[in-house]
Amino acid sequence: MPELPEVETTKRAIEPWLSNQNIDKVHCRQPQLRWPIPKKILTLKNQPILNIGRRGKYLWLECEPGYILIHLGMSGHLRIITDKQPANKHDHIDLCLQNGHRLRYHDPRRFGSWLWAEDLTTHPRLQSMGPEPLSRQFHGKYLWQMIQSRQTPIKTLLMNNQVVPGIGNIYANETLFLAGIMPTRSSNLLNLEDCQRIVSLSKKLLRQAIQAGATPLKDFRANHQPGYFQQQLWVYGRHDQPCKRCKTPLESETLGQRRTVFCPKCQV
DNA sequence: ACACACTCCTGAATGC
DNA sequence: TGCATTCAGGAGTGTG
Repeated sequence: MPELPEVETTKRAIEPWLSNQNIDKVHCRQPQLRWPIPKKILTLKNQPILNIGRRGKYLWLECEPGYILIHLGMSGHLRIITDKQPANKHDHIDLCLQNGHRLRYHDPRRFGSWLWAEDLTTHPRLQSMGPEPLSRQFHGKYLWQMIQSRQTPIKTLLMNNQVVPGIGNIYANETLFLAGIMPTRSSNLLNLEDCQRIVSLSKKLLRQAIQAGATPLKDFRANHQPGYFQQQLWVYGRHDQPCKRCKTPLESETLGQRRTVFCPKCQV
């Protein structure tokens, strides 16, 4: 599933192809993604794309009347193609440009979404989001203040978009392993120093993944992705295998409906 | 306000 | 070999 680094990588890859180009039309083969695609998007015509950005795991394309918000869900991805390339199964949307290129959205599981926002700051999906994980606003003291009065497991709060958006299951597991903190630990039992460690490690992991051109992904491996990042994973997807630090078999349990993997010895 | 279960969907993995 | 079942997972929604 695309996590923040994949979304950022996608953004950087498509940006030069889209920016200042005109949308000719939007061609939709499957309007039912997570939510129906807004009519406003389907009827866009002769609109220049003014800007492209990312907030959490949402990508946005700025047009004059508003913004297209794209979330890749679990299995979505975007690529630039030419007019001639025939659509395959699960190629749900083409954003057709006047220069003959298209932004094609492919999403087998249809957990993704295309939304319309007149204003980014007040859009309900974005306005309650916490600070960007790679920004200065996400710091140890902030995290500590956000979680100190809560009894939810720390991993659940790390994955809560209102605390910080963009840290998904992979990075939550990996960060907490490196921080030596049990994912199940009640958030109010963390001190400031724990929070500082978590913040700095999560930033480091996200930056590394962006640098590497983003992650692994079961769903993408079929797509000839080498899965190079997978070899660097400490715990995610490795339950019952030996911890890379102490050789103790990694354990797993479900936390907030998510697979959670940890080392019972290295994490406390 | 918080905590947590439920929901959408399909491909891959597993079981028989 | 093939069919059926299970699982994974982001994040919005609903319930207590």
